[in-house]
Amino acid sequence: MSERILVAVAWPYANGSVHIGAVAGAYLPPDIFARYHRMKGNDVLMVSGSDAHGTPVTLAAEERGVSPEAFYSEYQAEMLDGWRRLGISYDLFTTTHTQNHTEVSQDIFLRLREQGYIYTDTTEQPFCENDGRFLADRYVEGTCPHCSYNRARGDQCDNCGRTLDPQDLIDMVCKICGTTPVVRETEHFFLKLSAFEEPLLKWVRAQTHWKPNVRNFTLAYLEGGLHDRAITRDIEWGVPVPVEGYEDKRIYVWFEAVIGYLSASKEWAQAKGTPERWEDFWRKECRAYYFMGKDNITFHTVIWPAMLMGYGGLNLPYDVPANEYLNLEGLKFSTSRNWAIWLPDYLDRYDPDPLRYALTSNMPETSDSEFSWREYVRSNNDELVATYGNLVHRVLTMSARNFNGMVPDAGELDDSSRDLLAQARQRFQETAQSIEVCRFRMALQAAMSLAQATNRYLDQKAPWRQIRSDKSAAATTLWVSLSVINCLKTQLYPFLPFSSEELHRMLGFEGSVKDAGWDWAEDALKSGQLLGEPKPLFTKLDEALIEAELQRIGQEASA
RNA sequence: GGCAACGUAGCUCAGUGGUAGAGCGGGCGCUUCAUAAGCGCUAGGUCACAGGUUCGAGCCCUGUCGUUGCCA
Repeated sequence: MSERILVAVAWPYANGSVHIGAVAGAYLPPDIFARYHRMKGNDVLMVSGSDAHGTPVTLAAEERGVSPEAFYSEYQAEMLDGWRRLGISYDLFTTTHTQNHTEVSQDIFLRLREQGYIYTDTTEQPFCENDGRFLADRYVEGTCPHCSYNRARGDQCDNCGRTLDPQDLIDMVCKICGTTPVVRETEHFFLKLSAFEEPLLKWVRAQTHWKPNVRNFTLAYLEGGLHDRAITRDIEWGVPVPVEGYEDKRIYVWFEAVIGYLSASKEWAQAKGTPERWEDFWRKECRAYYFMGKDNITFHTVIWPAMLMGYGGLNLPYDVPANEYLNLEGLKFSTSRNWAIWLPDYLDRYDPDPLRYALTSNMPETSDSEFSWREYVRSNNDELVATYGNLVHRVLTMSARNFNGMVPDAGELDDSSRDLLAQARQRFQETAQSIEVCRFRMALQAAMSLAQATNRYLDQKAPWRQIRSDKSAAATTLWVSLSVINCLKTQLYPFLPFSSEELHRMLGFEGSVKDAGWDWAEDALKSGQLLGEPKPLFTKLDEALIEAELQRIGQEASA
């Protein structure tokens, strides 16, 4: 029976490139999940987009002297290219800067207002008389009252890490012109989060299938009490407030960006020529999974669910499998210090599957984890190449040379052959079960264990000797091995889509693995099937690259 | 400052009360079909530290130190 699965992926800010830490935490897991479910024949919709609004974008655009539109679309294009090259298989990766998203956001805003969940109130904000505009938090700088750092931002001090209000800053100045802003009253809309405290607590307590970290963290947050929050700002870039008299205000990003999941679903349905299809995923029975890094948890377990509850008639998240963080060579990823491996840069020089492998086998599922180039080279050479790639290569070349490039006859299976095939079935199911509960590391491990078992089987059977003494026994050994490799092809497809497609062709199949279904039968590979020319699936990497790559990290990008 | 999570073999990480695990790396050996790949054996840990609960604790509780995240 087919199930409906919404795969909702966190929206990256369109103010810079994506780094591989975010890939490991937020973008690769949903892709593995979606690929598996599609293969299984489930009805999957995987959506995301770039968050084009927000002050980080306008600020970066102004610093470079380009319009916010030009700025975000550059990164939008770069991200799309990155997803394609890494094989992140969105059904739609859009952006918040579309007419559709504006309409959907305004609809939610108005409906929540109608229901009494949005009200107006007056606050004080810094106003620059020179530029004639209100200054968002990041547009003011000053001295931090805690640590005296003289370039603290209005929302946070980069030196001591404390969050601030602009008014806290000593000697506050406008970041655009350098003059001293005044404080002015301004009217804004507030989301009545407090009204959702009890319903949310009740709902989250019932989500016992969530990761303990996610659930406990959310419960602690809710038990601390929910405060109403301002959801509009006096800025020009963003979704306009759809209320007369407030045309020069914009809906604040944290309210508007999460709506992207819904607006992207509608855009996707529209583009497919089936405008009502989004309802399958939002109004009918459907499990919605939201993938992200741990810094985004409350937006998806508190704020977005509150908005959905207030709106009514839309599905709440089923699971929020947030990941922890990936660190790089012992330190946190840092955009400002260029302590990062940028996805486009990686893809310019290396293959996608080895990165997908390295990031999955060490995914920060339960705690922060570590990426190092040494580990990357090691996992590529000692696991991907040696255990899996070499297994495929040795079996295919033996078949090619001794059996005219065809799948040999199965013949009589002995106990150890039947054992291995039974193991394949079991490991195959283990991978499926682990993916379904978002334990991707364990899922990959099950597949690799099967590859190891097959290497052991080959060693024990020694078909290179059987060929001389008993050719039909060698045929059986290779038939069994090929059959298991055919299993691995499917089993590893969610993790290593590119090499699985190659292997599919090398095994003599037409078409694509992804259309072959999540399924394996011992005899799916027929005796006599003509095999493709065997080529190594993965390339061994020179250890010298470790030192070279370490040199690159942290250096100023020199265009 | 408040709250929470984490601290397990050289490295990267599993392990939510019952005789410490995996992969890789190290050492020894076997094999030679394969990208000098494969397979077996082996060494290596007072499970951060100090208390406590329990017949029994890496796992539960308290405190300390360290790291990280969230909040103020």
